Amino acid sequence: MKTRTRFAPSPTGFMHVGNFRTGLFAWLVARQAQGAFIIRFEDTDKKREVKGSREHLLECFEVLGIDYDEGPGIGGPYAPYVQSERLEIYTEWAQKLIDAGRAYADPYTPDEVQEFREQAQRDKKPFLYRNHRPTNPPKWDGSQPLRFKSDPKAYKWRDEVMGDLSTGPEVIDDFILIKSDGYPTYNFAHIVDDATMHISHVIRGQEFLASVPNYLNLYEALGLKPPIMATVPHILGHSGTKKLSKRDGAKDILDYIREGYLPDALVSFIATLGWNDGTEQEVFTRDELIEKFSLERIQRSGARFDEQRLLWTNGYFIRQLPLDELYKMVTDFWPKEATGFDDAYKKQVLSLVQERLKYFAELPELTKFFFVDLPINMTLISGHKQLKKLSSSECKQLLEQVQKSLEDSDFTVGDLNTRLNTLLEDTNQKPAVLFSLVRVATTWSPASPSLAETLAVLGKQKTISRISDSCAKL
RNA sequence: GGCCCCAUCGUCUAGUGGUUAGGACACCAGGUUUUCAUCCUGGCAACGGGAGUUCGAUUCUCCCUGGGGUCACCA
Repeated sequence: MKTRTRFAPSPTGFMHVGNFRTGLFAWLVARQAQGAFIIRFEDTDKKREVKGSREHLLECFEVLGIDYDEGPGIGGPYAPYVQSERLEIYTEWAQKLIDAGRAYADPYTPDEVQEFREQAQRDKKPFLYRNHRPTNPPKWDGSQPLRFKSDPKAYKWRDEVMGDLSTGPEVIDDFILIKSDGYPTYNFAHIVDDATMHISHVIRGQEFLASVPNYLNLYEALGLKPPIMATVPHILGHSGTKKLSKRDGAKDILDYIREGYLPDALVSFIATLGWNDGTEQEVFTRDELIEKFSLERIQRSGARFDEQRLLWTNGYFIRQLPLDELYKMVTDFWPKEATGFDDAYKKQVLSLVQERLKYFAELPELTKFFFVDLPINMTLISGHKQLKKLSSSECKQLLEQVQKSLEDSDFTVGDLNTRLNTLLEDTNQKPAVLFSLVRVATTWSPASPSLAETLAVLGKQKTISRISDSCAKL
């Protein structure tokens, strides 16, 4: 059977890390087997639908480089790929169940069902609708919910991630197939869709694990062979042990892109959150993931989302990037003061900060002083463990000496280094004192790249004028 | 409460019936003649508890504890 996997989100909000990971895994399985990856919108709950969500979900895949072969917008052999456009299909399959005596109209009002449920809760027992299964249900006219007439039994099945699983008949119930508004439930629609779309592997979050026996029961009633199933554990919030939710700081995955995280870094990080290839490799390219991924090696327990590790991964990918490529990617992240500076200069600046850049949104604070004179900030001296020992006249004196020497420099890195080292001897100062002073006087920033390189990029004119300005204001 | 799943450093994890229980992030210390960062070296740090099987259990079994999921006309 051809490998066909799907990601089937409901358009009810933004895509967070956990969702994306499930989709990524499904994509990897498909690409590894040179099969097909399908996207399907599960929009059978009209009340929960969020406007713009569909576009957002598709954009996430595009931005993160996850391509799909069939789905909304591009169609495919089993179109449509939107559940609300497939209502006739569900009706058809529901009719099969009715004809076979395996579906019936639910005669109770929602309040009556709710009372059954509350009674079960009071009795500290799980709620089973089938304990109230009507003996003589009315003919289904579409105004009542249509329920599955289940056949409770024990099940044993294999889950690619969780291994061998089993449950008793007590978990099987008469769930709703078609709601009274005419839309199918997820429980029914996804089974019909996966079957008619010839999905080979159903990969989804663990919130569905408890429902699998019911699905198996329905597959049987429908005469369908169940697909391979893989249950992926949830990603947990960093602070606690709860499922990653918006409150725990689960962000829209696009937020990471907006902050300047690389798609490749995000993909590597998220894939290795609960998966590894058994070696000590920590970071993977897309191709490596496609080659090495396997469902069996997904961790069975939930993993916490570690922002620190994501940061490190992203910095790692940034450092691997050729300068020109990195330069193209950071176009929108320069400080506004950089406007008007030419590409050559900005590239030089970028090459100096590349190794300390963790995500692009940091670029302004790291590079601002290359483009504009920052205001003098005396706490950089008074708070410096070496510089605070110097009086302001001592500072001035040292800076004047530095300025004098640099006025004769050609401002190549080599010459600047020679001169700075000579100045160490002439002034009889420790590097920690002299270099820190020059650094502060020329950048007025708490951190900057290596001194000679910074001055070389800054250029003679700016360096000299900043030193003399600083001198004057000290 | 019933049912199901899970359990190795703070975090992500490797691992085997006998290992000095390995790696990575984070953290700490040192080095790369200045800061930050990179890079290198070193350090801190884990098998939840109790029985059982066994010559020997982190590993196999059971119980407990802890965590998670589920018991919707949501997915």
